Amino acid sequence: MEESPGRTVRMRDVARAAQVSTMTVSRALNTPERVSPEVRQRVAEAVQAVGYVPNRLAGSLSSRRSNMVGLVLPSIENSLFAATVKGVSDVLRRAGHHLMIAESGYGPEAEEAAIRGFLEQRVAGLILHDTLHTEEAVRLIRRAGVPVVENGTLTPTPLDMVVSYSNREAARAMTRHLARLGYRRIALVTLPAAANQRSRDRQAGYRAALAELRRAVDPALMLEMPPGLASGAEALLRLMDRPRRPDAVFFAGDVLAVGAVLECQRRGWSVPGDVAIAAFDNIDLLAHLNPPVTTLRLPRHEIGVRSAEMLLERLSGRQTGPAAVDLRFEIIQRAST
Amino acid sequence: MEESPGRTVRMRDVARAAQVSTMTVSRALNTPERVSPEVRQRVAEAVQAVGYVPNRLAGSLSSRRSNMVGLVLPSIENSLFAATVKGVSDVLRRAGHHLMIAESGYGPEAEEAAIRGFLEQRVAGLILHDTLHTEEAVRLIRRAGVPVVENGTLTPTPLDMVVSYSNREAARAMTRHLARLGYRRIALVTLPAAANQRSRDRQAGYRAALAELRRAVDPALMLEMPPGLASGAEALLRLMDRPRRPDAVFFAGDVLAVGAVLECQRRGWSVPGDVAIAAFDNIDLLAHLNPPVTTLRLPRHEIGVRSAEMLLERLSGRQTGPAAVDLRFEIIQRAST
DNA sequence: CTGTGGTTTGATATCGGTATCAACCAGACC
DNA sequence: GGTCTGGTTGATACCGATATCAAACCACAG
Repeated sequence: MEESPGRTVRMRDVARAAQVSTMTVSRALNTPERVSPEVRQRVAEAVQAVGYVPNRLAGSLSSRRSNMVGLVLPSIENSLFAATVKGVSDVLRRAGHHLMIAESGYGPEAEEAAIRGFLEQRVAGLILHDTLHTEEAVRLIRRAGVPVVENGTLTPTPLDMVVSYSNREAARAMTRHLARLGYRRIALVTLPAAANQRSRDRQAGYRAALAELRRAVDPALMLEMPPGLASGAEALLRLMDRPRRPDAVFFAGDVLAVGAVLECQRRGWSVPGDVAIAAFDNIDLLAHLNPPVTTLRLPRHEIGVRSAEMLLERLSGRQTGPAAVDLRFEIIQRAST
Repeated sequence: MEESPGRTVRMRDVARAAQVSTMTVSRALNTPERVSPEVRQRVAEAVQAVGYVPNRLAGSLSSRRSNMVGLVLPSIENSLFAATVKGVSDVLRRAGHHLMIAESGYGPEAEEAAIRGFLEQRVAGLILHDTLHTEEAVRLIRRAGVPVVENGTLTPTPLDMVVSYSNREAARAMTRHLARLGYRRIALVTLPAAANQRSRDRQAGYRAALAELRRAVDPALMLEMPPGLASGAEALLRLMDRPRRPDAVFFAGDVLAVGAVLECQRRGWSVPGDVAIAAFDNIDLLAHLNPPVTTLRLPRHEIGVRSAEMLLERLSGRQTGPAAVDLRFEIIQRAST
């Protein structure tokens, strides 16, 4: 008797059933402590009886508040971001907020379109993985006045808030770690740096480490490759083909290191005997490969959690200023180095 | 001069600047062909000048149409779903729609909560990966009257539309494939089947294949394991520890097969010499492992694409009836079997 | 010059809630 | 009793767009 589709149940229907005004229904649902227990009970029953599902569109329009957060990722398919999404999602759900996801495809114009779309939906806040934005995107965000968290790297010029680890420091630490282990010729493979601040930061960290060690940077040992397993294998082969081979390769991107280790298996090369291999991300696979691969433990999940928390805090009006959160990373030494 | 935050720009501001009514602005933006070219131009300029960003909340409320689609996945972290999400996302974006994502955590109650949340936001349609729903969830959907696509498996009793491959047929095909290759004792490892229709369908397919081959099902060769690399390794060890070892193991879930192959590498077991290994999903890693692993090519991306397309078609009012789309899978024979 | 039909535009009500402020009530206090 | 207080409740005006219907306008046929 309550299932026929077609008629949407409005708050006024609940109000009628509970013999109160819509305003009281609204209060009973949103601020129950401001309604007498008896009425609260009547409203709850009426909600059940008529099968009321609140219309957040109307609510948000009227209150000028929204419970949606927009997240823009470079790529939805890249599983590295999954942990961050999960962190964001968990925190938001607990707070009764909802998550919208869009993809920037590694391009600022696509990011701008995504941001515009979110602002049209009047999201309460934005989480952006990229730190490079079009001028128009920045203008849109500024004008909308929504809080924003950037995630990709610890940019010195954040729009608003940043939550990340330092790509530069992480790359620097791993490079120094490899040097400490005795490797003399350490190669670095990154994703194309042109449109990718993260890759640039990692390269900078690598250079800084070598400089501190008073070693020259050999351009022949720095390579940029597209993402992917095959790509990692190819990078390794190219480097090993050089007149003066590296004795260690630091794959600072994606699953490149996995591809390289698998290629070593195929060639029968010993890791780390013939060449040591280090990775940048703690995907579980790295721990199970043969040999297990030295890598960095990055706070992917925590980035999501903290980003969402900071947004929520800002929305609740408690915190005001911009903020930068520098999360810790950690080196996991395994048999591959 | 147009950047000060605080004042939100409304359609009436555009109207004033363009010297027309809000209704004409609305038309110029949504149905430009119904506005004279000259006015259309004036409105476009006014939009630029005042920096107008439409409020979709108001628009959707008024028109009773929405451009948001809700997607509920068992797990956001599981990278298997990424391809589907990508497919959905691409199609929606092109159509000017937006994607909201929530997680059911493999539980119908969590799914119900997610669905309720989406309906409160008045999504235009839903895409659900699970096919098991609470009664209340079904009621909510029915009453809301939104189109729904289910994805997980080809359920015989869909809520509305289904887009999937047949888990049963896929498992059956792979089992027969292994038999054809000459394997006599074929083991099956799945995820826990209790709350997972997909696992049950795969088990059913395996049983059906054996029945057709007039072989008995040996319960000692059927195992249920939680997801994960370590889990796959352990499953393999358990099976190989049995008095009568399997000569082939079909890992019908997640990354179990990867864990198993890596364990074989560690033990120095030859694949497929000591034991053949087959997987269920075409993650690229499987092609690069040593040996490369026989598996199924599943239409993950296409499921997303078709799901979104069917929703959009329904929303545009063209199609009316329920529908089931059975997408093709394919066996990829590699060196591991 | 009038009538007809098609196109372009605007006035107004409405979508389903919330903000705001006023009304009401019981008890405390003078 | 009168006044004040705090706690509940409701009337009403929005929030920012779109649906609907009517008016204005235009060209052209009769």
